[in-house]
Amino acid sequence: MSMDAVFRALADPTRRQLLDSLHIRNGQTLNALCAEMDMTRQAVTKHLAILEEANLVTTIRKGREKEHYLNPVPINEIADRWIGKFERGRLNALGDLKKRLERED
Amino acid sequence: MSMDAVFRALADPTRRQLLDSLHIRNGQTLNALCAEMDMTRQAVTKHLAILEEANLVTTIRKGREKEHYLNPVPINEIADRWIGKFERGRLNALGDLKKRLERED
DNA sequence: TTGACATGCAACCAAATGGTTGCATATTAA
DNA sequence: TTAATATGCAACCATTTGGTTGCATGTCAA
Repeated sequence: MSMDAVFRALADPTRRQLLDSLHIRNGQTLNALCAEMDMTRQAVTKHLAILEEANLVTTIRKGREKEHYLNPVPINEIADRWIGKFERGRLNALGDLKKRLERED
Repeated sequence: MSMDAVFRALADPTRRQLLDSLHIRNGQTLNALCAEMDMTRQAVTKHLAILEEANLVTTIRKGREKEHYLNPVPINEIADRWIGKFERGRLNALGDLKKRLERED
């Protein structure tokens, strides 16, 4: 669950597409995911392995099929712990919201 | 300014370290940045070129020196347009804030 | 039971990546 | 002017990456 693994996993467009696909329909089997990708099943398998390594995807074996589930936690962690540092407008806007709430309370 | 270039630029720990360094002290020269990195100047130059390509770093030539400035905009765009899709708790919390504000107004 | 189907494993390959060294160019300062 | 300093360019190299093909294994259904 190293942050580096997450960044490297997200670097490839095919893997981001796989995450998108799981975001739309969670729990897809390997075959279902392959149907959308323009490459061999083995290539997709490798990409999914990298996503699993980064803990972005979890799998459950159901009989002869393997279901894939999206885990958004590492993405959230990156957003909070790393990207947050570089944000300006967005964080300021949230800070303004909080200040207004504090006055409200 | 393609999103893919930004993701690939962020995939390398050395490049994230360079962004960190510029976040701490903006406008550093190439030599200053190299001093912190455990590799040759030419290697750092290549990393900075990739960051420039992704529009994460902007440079200004000052005489024989080259100053490097962090541009957080692409990181914000990734946070807004891509990571936001996968966020759960964080976005919900922000949504709650907004709803409370709407009641307030 | 046997054939079809879903997945796993491994070898192989081309291209990209991250680094090096060597030398060239441009600017500042003595 | 000349020497030191800051950066640029290019060739080269090892390793990683993203993909392939071929075959093996496991499970469901007829």
